[in-house]
Amino acid sequence: MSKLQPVRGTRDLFGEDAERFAHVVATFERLARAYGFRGVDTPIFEFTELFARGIGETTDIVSKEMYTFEDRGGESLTLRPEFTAGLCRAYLSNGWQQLSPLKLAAHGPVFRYERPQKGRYRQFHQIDAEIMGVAEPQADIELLALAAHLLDELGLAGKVQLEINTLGDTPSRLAWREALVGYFGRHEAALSEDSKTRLHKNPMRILDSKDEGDRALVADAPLLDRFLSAEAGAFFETVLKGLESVGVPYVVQPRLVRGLDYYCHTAFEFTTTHLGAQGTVLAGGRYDGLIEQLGGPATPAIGWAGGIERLGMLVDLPAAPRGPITVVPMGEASQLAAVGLTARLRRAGFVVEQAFRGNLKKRLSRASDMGAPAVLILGEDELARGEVILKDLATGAQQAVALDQVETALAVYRD
RNA sequence: GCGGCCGUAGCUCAAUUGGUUAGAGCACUGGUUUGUGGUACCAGGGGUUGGGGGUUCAAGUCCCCUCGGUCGCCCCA
Repeated sequence: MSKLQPVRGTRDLFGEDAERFAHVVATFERLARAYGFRGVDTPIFEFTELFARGIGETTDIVSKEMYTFEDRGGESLTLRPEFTAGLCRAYLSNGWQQLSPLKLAAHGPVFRYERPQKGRYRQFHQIDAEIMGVAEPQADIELLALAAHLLDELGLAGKVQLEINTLGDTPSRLAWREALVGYFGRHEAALSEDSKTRLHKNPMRILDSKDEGDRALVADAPLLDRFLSAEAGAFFETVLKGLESVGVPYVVQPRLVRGLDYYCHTAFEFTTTHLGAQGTVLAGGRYDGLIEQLGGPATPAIGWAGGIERLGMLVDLPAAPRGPITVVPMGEASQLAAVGLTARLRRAGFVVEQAFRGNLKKRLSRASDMGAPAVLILGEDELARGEVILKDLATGAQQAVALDQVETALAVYRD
C-alpha cells in the first residue's frame, strides 16, 4: 500500500460508491421538495458551545466523539457531529421564526471520532429533515411519512423496519427517568460495567443494553406508561393512528430511547439487519425544548437524520446511464474539425466525448468501454468530402452523414 | 474506548515444514490489423509483501510496536 493513506475513518467516493451516494441524495431532494421542504445549507463547523449545550454534555457524542479545535483567534470550534443543533442556531440567527412553521431539508458531512467499521466512518454524510414550529402531531406524521416514502423509493421497504416509542412530555419523562434510576440503582451490583456508567450518565440507555444480565433486569424495569401524562399519551396515539392512515407500518418499541438529551415525545428508528452492528439507517424524534434551551423562544420541533453511506450500501445500484457519443478524429487535419464538431454537439444538448489517442482500434475500444451508443469517425477522407462516419456500436452498422446533418442523424441517441 | 481476525501488483488471490531472481487472472501499454470496438493470440510495464524494529545462515511466512481495514462490544446515522 502507498504511504499516502486517507485519514482513518474517511474515504474517497468514486465510481459505484459515488453513484449510490448521489442516488440517495437525489431521491431525498426530490421527495423533500415534493413534501414542501426547503433546502438549507449551514456551516460544517460551529462554536463548540452550541453542541455542548444542545446535544448534552454527558452524551457520548459530546463527551468523547467531537472534533473540537481552537482556531487562530482562540475560539473553540467543533466540526458538526449532527445537523439539528446547527439548524436551530440558524433558525435563531436569521430570525426564521417569521417563517414558522418551517420545513427544512439538508444534507452534507458530519464528523464523529469513533472507531471505524463498515457503515461507520469518522466523516460520514447525512440527509436531514426538520419541521420547526409545529406542536401538533401532524408534523410527526408528515415527517415519518417522508422518511417511509424515501425508503420505499430507494427500494428498501423490505429491508427496514420502523421502531417507534414516546418519551413523553418533560414531566412524564423526568418522573420516569427518576423511577429508572431508583430501580436500577437498587440492582446496581447486578448491572454490567457499561450500564453502571449509564446509570449516572444516561439511565434510559440501559433499556437498550445487549448484555444478558441487564436484559433480565430491564424486563422488570418500570415502563413509561405509568408516568405518561394523558396529553402525552393522546399525542402518541394520534401519531400512531396517523401512521396507519398513511400506510406506514411500525412496531412500538417501549425500550427505544435516543442518545441525545434533547428528545421528547416521539422517538423513532428505521433499522435493518443487513448492515451488521450498524443497524440504524435513519432516526430522529421530537425536540420541543431545544430551541428554547439555546436561548430562543419556546419552539416545538421534530426531525430526523439518515446515514447516506448506510442507505447507499442497501440500495440497488441505479442503472448505469448511457455513455457519451464519441467523436473519433483520425489524422492531424481532422483534429481541429473534431474539436469544433464536439463543441457544436454539446451545445446542441448531446452528451459527447472525444477519443483522440492511440490508433483507431484503441479509440473505438475506449468509446466502447465508456458505453458509447455510437461513434462519429472523422478521418481525412471524410473531412475532404464534408462527411463523417456514424457507427452504431450496438449493431456495428455504419453510414456516411453530411457534416451539417449530424444533429439529425444523432436524434435517436438523445436521452 | 475494549476484544477478535486480517493486510502480498490498480483489483481478486497464489507462494511446500521459514529456503534461490515473490507468481497468476483481471486491468493497463504495445503488437498481430500505420483507418474499425465488444472475441482471440503474442509481448511488455508494474511490488522496499502497509510501515518500523527484532529472532535467524535465511523472514511474505516467527515475535514486538505502529498504521489501516474488518467483526463484535460501546455508540449511533
